[in-house]
Amino acid sequence: MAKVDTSLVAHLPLFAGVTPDALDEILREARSARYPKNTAIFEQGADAQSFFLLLHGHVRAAKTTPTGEQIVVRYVGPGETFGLAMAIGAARYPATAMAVDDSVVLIWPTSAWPRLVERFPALAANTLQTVGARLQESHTRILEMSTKQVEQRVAHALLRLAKQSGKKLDHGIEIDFPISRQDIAQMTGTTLHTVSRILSGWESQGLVESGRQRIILREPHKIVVLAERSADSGAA
Amino acid sequence: MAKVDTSLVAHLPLFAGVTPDALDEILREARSARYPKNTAIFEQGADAQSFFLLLHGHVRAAKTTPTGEQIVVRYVGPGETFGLAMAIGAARYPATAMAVDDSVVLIWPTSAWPRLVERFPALAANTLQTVGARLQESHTRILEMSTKQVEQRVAHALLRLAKQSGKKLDHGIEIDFPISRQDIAQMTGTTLHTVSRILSGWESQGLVESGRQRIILREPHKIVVLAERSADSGAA
DNA sequence: GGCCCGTTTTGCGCTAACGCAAACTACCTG
DNA sequence: CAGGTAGTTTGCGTTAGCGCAAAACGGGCC
Repeated sequence: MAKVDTSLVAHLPLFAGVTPDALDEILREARSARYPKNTAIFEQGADAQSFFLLLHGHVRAAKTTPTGEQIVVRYVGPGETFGLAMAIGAARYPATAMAVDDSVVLIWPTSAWPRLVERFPALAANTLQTVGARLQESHTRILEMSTKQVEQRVAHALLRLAKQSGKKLDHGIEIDFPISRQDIAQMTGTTLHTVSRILSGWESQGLVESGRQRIILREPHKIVVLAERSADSGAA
Repeated sequence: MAKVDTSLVAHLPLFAGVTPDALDEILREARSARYPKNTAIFEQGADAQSFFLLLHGHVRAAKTTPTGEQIVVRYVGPGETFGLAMAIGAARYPATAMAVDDSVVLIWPTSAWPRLVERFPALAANTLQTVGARLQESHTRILEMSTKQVEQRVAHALLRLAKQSGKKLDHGIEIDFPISRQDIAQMTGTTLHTVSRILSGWESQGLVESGRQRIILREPHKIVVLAERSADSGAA
């Protein structure tokens, strides 16, 4: 069904230690789909009928409170899995996934997971590594939220985005998918107003260049310095 | 070596789907140890030479910043695993584990993990579920820190502790291990001063009764109400 | 090309919570 | 039983960042 060249995905961590034949078999169970920019892939609370591997594009995973506030759990980049509710034994998706760019994904039915894991135990081990790494990041984020000021958290968030999805420019790094002030606020536990103020400040110091859903780090090194320092003033 | 009765641990999620014989074999690789109250089991940054299953007692996992600030990652209760650095592919422990009560643990050498997983794939699947659940909790915590006020976060934290380690009393629930204001502050991203003020307030309203490293929820239901509400005054 | 809508910017007042400091208390130790 | 230590309480001044409001901007669409 899915005409995905195995060579495109064979190198992914998810398939480490999986033979080409096995990979073929795994891919035969998947179908692929395209989600245009700003379309939902699944909604928080919906039946977890599928799990996903992102091939192209970028996906935002966000969690919503009963009262409507949102946080961005993470941005998913090409080669990463998402919607792994079944791996944690949940019947429903704990977050909403939305394509922030035109995106292409591989989709497996959740029901295929137990069988796949039984035939290819490496899948479980690899997924465990991935989920473990995410848990780590999550703890780091909590640590930051507990101990750092907003400006430093924003600096960290941008550096992380630049690292995982940065496009190298002649002078600087551009985050290569559309991201708003609001999104950054939801990643750092603050408001879009505060993020806007911070970025404006940085822009006037030449650290960044930014516009509508677009951010370029012009002085990544100086932003690293900002991210590290504990708490002194920053007036020029 | 370890004379642990398999029946004591057979029912744990970690060993779901593992036959008694297999369990025997797994336990043969472990040794047990006792850690008195307030002793470190491992330190953040140390070589991850072992992983652990808590049999009795309570263990606090905490993460420290370069500048010395700490957060409590979680409290480990009997039957739970901890120190699973190898599962996430880390060579060093990402946090410090400390016995908050006299505790008894099973200890496996990290080096045994790959072999165990190969022989008993259910271990990987079960661990994946556990780690996934922790990731979930972690995201919930981030959501709370981003959207709720300190008083509500403290309420949630206490309710969670009461649920997982609460001792039912005639009238109320006691958290059955020593926990300080500072610990609660480190779970909720605030300061011990603020926690102290909040608990004092609650105490004068009869919601809790507390003392030195000791907390009893006298009106759990009212605390649930506090935890839920979004933001209005609470003066009597 | 002009209109409309979502995003961003900025000003201003407010307050929840921090940070410091000091007093108090309970428990443990010798 | 006295002294010391670790944990807790409380007061008070300060402030980082929120929340509201309004204006400016930019891009896409008809």
